[in-house]
Amino acid sequence: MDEFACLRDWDLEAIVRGSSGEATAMDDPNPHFSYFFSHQDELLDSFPEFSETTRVLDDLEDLYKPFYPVLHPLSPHTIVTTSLSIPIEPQQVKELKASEEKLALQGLKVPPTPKCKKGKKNQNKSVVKQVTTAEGLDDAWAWRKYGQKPIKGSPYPRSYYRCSSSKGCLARKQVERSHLDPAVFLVTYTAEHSHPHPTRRNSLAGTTRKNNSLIPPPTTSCSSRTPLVVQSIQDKLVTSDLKKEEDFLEWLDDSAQFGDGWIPSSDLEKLIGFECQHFALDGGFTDAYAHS
DNA sequence: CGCTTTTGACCCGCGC
DNA sequence: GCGCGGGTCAAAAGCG
Repeated sequence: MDEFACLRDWDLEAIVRGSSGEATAMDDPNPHFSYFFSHQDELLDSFPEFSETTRVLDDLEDLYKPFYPVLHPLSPHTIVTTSLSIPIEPQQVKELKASEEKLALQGLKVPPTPKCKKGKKNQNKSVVKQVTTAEGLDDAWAWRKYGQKPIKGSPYPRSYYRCSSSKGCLARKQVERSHLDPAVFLVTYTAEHSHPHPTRRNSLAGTTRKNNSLIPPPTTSCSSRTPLVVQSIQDKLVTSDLKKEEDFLEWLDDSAQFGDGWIPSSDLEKLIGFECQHFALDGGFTDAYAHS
């Protein structure tokens, strides 16, 4: 089984449905969240399987920067892009190709460019929203999943949702995880709702499905679960109001996902961004338990 | 029972 | 014209 196989079948729907919708990240960005992103390089050093891919993609990232979205003013963790037609200079095309070849040499697939999206059936205006938290996937509308497809060039499948708030509503939503940055979810909205925006309370009333977890369930057969750990803790830091080690430890105790302690304490400490006095003593997160 | 997800099949646009 | 790949349909099964 390859590196990404364990992530391939994770239940995206669980995150879409499972987010609580309290939107704490919007109101009061967690300082640990900032730490996480400002120290990503160090963290990636701790997780080689992450850093290898990410570093190689850095060059390509620079080249794609002119086409990157702008931060959405409503949320520090939400990025909104619209479909724009930006002319590419010949030199940029050369550089892109060079980077793509570089990636190919290292056995990495090249991310599809926006032009790869076929304007087939839905020619309607679409809005692409990038979210870095599970909260961002929750938008008060009631969505019903009607399909899921593996996407070429991406280890993650794309899920298709339609609005179930009202019959005849044409609104559609596609959710996929960015393969460049697994912490980022790409949500594409197509068409507009033909009915008033439901209240958050109402929209959540009909979402009591089998999997309400914020975090996709770990796949025990997976060769490396570290990326899921990173994602899970990142999600927690983003969505919680944990301010100190005690709070974080309490959360860890309550989290069955980390019960088997397969993350080295040193890595976890780097990840959460504050000094930890007790991880080594706790026993659950010592290096002895580190996943090999 | 009503609503949901899952998933294989089908449809259709695009590139070669 | 053909094959590929993305988007949708619809039957089956699960859940509360």
